[in-house]
Amino acid sequence: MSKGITSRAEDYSQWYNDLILKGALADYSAVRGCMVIKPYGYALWENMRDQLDRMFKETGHQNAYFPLFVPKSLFEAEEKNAEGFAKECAVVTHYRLKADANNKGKLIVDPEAKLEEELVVRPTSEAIIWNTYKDWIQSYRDLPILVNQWANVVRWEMRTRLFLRTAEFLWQEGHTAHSTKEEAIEETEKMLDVYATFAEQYMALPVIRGVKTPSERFAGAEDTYCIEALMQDGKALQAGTSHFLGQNFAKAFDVKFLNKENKLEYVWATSWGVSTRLIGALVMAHSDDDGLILPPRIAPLQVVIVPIYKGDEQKQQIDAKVKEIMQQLKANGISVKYDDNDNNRPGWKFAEYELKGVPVRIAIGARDLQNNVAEVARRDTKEKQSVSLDGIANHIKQLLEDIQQNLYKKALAYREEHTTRADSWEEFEKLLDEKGGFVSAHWDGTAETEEAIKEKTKATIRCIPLNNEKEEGKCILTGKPSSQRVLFARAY
RNA sequence: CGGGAGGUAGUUCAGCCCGGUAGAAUACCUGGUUUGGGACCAGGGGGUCGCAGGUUCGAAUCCUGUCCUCCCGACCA
Repeated sequence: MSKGITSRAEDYSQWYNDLILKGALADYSAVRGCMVIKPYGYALWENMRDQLDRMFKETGHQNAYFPLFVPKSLFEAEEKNAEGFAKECAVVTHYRLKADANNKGKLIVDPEAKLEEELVVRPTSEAIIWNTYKDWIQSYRDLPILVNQWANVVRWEMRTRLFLRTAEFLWQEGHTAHSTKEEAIEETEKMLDVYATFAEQYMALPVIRGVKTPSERFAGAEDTYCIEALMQDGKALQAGTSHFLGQNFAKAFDVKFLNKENKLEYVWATSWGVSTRLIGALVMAHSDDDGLILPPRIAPLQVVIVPIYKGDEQKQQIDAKVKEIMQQLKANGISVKYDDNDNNRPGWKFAEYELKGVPVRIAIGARDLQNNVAEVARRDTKEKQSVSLDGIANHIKQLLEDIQQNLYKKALAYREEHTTRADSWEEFEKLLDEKGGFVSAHWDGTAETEEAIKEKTKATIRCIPLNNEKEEGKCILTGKPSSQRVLFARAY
């Protein structure tokens, strides 16, 4: 057991906080609900961001940047969207401070510097972007527009948690415009697939692809698609969303195009996003009581080398050998750090890099040099193995791949074990209380029943899985007829 | 936003009830010995006690306000 980390069994929430703070991913800040993302956490985000960015570009998207501020009149144009976010908007009302005449050295908001129109700090950018697209689009030849932006957004949350829900967070938001409904739906589904592929192949996080029920839908969308992941405490977490917006924003912002028949039509829209919340998902999906466990493909550091020596002579011999190993690893595209800091002993370093979730540790001492081997330890299973220095780079390369696959398999096995069918209300409640995870059950399709179930159990419908098997059945609560099962869970 | 707990050295915390020279462990700095799972010895530096008022001869301690954090709840496309 690691020093100072609360175990999952003792207090899951505290374990999560300990990992974020002691793993040096982030810190609390002087600003309510806002966090500082520390270099190690930001390096992780950069790796995730860079890979997603590549995938967006491979699917034909370009990056752009739109303003942080949205004039209130634009923000309120699409009514449902505005209403949905109204309760959590930060609003700029003034543009100047001045010295406080009654309190030397202090500043007050200058009452004479009131803005004619308040500016909403974007909780999302549909409004400002569709106001802009109006100017960009005239004919079908201007379509599609496939734009993404990497940005920060602000949502004034009442209760915050590091990475999972903070007042300000980093994300990407894709906003596309299309000439047909079919093309927009295709785009929505394509981007959901990009998210799912990223989560599964890079984060080693298995996800369910699905559609939200109307009450869980994005404000202003016709349909919201999502990827849902399961955390180790049996709670679900929405890891990404992709929205088919229909013509709602086109109508609100009057964005029309001339089609080939020379007739004016409203444009079809999508938007899609993932955020730094993914880091929270990553932590809760894989890590253990000794610290973080990061998938090799996005870990800021893949390999750490720790020397074990007595005296300068041994140290120099080890240094020389490590230099060779590092060159080989780097030539294979593997990130590696040699920690020969003499202030900390090997045992301290072992614990430290386990806390940080570095996938592979190589320990090398005088004894190893004699035998032409090194001790290779993998973070996910904590197994240690003596490996020949000849061709060690290939071994490590393969090991990193094994770890990546193992993390995915382990998370997938957990999800499958914790996805259960329920056919009676008693069973349904019992599963949610005692086992957790996804519960697959029939639902009569009404918002009233969905709300009643949430009221009674705190579980929500996470999604209706894509390609869901049709099956006649009776609603778990009302007994009314149902044509398919949906996935329920308590969620973050 | 409601209920509860908390904020004192970089960190974890004691001191507060009952006002009177700010403490420990750990981390840090210097020197030395060490190094295969969180080393040891010796010496040393470091805190306007979250912030702002008030009571008092005197406030970390009592009172008021305020900011931030944690837990529970409400809220959360």
